[in-house]
Amino acid sequence: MKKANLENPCPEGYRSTCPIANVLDIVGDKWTLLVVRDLLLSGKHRYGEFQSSPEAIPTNILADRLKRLEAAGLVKKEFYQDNPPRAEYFITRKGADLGPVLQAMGDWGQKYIPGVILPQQFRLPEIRN
Amino acid sequence: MKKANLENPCPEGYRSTCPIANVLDIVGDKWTLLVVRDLLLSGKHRYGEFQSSPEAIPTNILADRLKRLEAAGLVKKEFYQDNPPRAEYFITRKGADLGPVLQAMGDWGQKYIPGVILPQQFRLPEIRN
DNA sequence: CTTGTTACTTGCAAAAAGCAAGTCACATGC
DNA sequence: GCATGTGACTTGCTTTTTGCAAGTAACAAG
Repeated sequence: MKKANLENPCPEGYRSTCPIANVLDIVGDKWTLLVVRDLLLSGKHRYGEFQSSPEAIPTNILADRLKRLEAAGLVKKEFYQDNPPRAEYFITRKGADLGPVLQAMGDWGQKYIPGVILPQQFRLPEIRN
Repeated sequence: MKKANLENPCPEGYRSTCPIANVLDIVGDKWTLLVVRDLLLSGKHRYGEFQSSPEAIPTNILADRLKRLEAAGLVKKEFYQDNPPRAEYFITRKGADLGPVLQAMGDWGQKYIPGVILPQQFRLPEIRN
């Protein structure tokens, strides 16, 4: 089979000009959106809080995802002490705007996956840019 | 750090009772939702059509994702000839209901990722159950 | 001064992704 | 008839990403 996109003109490094593909390059894995969920819906801000979510994200993956989310501008890292360095993570406006994606996933899950229950309470996210 | 969920009671094999986590277990990767997009938005039905999308999905990944989507009930496989076996793939109602997730991703991508453009035309999907 | 806590990093094995090439059953052209 | 092409995959192999366990650094508490 020949190459599908001989010369498909998209910005450097992009898989395509499709917005969905590009969003998936940022949040297309099993963990990233769970961190966003914790930031956005559960009001979590610290490393240990993310780890305490029921999915028990591995610690190296969490560190990696926070780094990527920060690099992508979805999360703002703020140090609250210097020594040892301790930080809190806040969702940005850009990150908070993924809310409808989480909402749509939540709705679908509730409709089609038996046994799931929505997180106890939604909080309004604290946004920092 | 100790285990976060000592005895978190969720259906066997589930990471948690969160609908978002469970949705991510089905579509949480860089390719699955692109196949859904092609089925839902572009009216594609055959193997070669999926391959011809600009992201150029590797052939073994495509075969795997179609298998998983079928197993999850998001896609229906229908043979249109026996020898050699040739099939077409159709989105089910369950799969089509992921539309809002794609929509939300598309909106976010359009807003925050410079240079992306929406696929030329949306078609109404042909749903088979 | 021993133990605990928080926020990580490192090492390594296992799983998944990505690429090229191969296969099978025809259809088409000469 | 026979070489070439096409559609839908599968196989093999290398690279990358996951996932788990363990280690580390800087304190704080008992």
